[in-house]
Amino acid sequence: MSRPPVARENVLDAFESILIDKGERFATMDATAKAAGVSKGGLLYHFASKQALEEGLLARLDLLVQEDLDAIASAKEGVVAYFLRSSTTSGTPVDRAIVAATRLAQGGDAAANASLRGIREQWADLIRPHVRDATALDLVLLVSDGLYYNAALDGSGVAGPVPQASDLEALIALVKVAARD
Amino acid sequence: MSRPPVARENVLDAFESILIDKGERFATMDATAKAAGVSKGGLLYHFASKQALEEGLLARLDLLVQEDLDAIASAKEGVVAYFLRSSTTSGTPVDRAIVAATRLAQGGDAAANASLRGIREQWADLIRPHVRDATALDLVLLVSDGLYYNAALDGSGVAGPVPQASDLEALIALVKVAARD
DNA sequence: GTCTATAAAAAGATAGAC
DNA sequence: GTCTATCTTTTTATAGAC
Repeated sequence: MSRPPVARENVLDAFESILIDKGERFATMDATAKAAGVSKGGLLYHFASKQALEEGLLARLDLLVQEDLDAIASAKEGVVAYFLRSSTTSGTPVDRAIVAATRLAQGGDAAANASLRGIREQWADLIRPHVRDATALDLVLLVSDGLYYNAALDGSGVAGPVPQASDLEALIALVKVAARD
Repeated sequence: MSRPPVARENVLDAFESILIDKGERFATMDATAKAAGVSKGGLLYHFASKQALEEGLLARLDLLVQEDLDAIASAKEGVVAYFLRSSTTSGTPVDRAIVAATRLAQGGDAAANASLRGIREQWADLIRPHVRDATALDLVLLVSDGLYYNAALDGSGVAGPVPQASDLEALIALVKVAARD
């Protein structure tokens, strides 16, 4: 922990970017090394196998999510609003990590799947006290899932059909009314 | 069209099943041929390349979606309710095809991505007249996206965190109230 | 239409120099 | 820590018999 080598982080960044921009099939060791500006041997010094590389991504995801949970919990505008808004800001490190993990999970990576399931549970625990009942919680989480689903489909390409700016505010307002006591 | 060979359909079924059950990485030509009970050569007679196999899946998806759109449009219980309910029934042919296409899209298949985007637009056009405004439409579509996202994460394995049975009915009721005129 | 055998390419991983 | 070179395995695709 403490201070991970720069090159190691660069490799993770490159791996994550390829996953987001091109998809799981294109996120090979070769392509990752090239994008990170190192040789395959250089990459393998930091991550001894493809699985180690995937685990590295998931470990970093976990760190980012823990920070994000704190930010959600202490949001002045309210937990639900902040949570939904952060589900569409698809440029933050944590959002990128989630989309990358989603792509790994769809490829068949069981660990990525478990990570995403765990994150969703943590979100649920955080939001539950702020909504009326279990149905309202389902609503909030499913809208967030939907936002991430679209982010994952669009990669970092052209903007998808997901609401932005004022439309997003209107959506958040609607969900808040429907979900809150 | 008219009457596609049985073996061809078997191959598509096998390919789809592997995508759903194990993920895109495991859906190789070899694994597909084995699961379909044919040799690799036999498979290649029907689909001359991996891309042709993927296109075959997407072509079938398109057929199933057209049928599904008719069913949604004529649903007695209402378009929104039927649409949401059918977004969780993850066992119908059309739902399986959507989840399989989602996995291809996440792998980096541009055609699968375009198909899913087109389907979402068709859903939007169908539902738009039945909801209050653009925000309500966003809400309905995002909840559906969320349901599919969870279906795609869970594959056909153990039941995920998505509401079922009476919880689902409550959710549908909540969305209807929030979305309708 | 389906098979076996085989080629060709891509991906993951090892060895050892620097 | 990073590199090049090489090996192994996997995956896609071809050729041709039946």
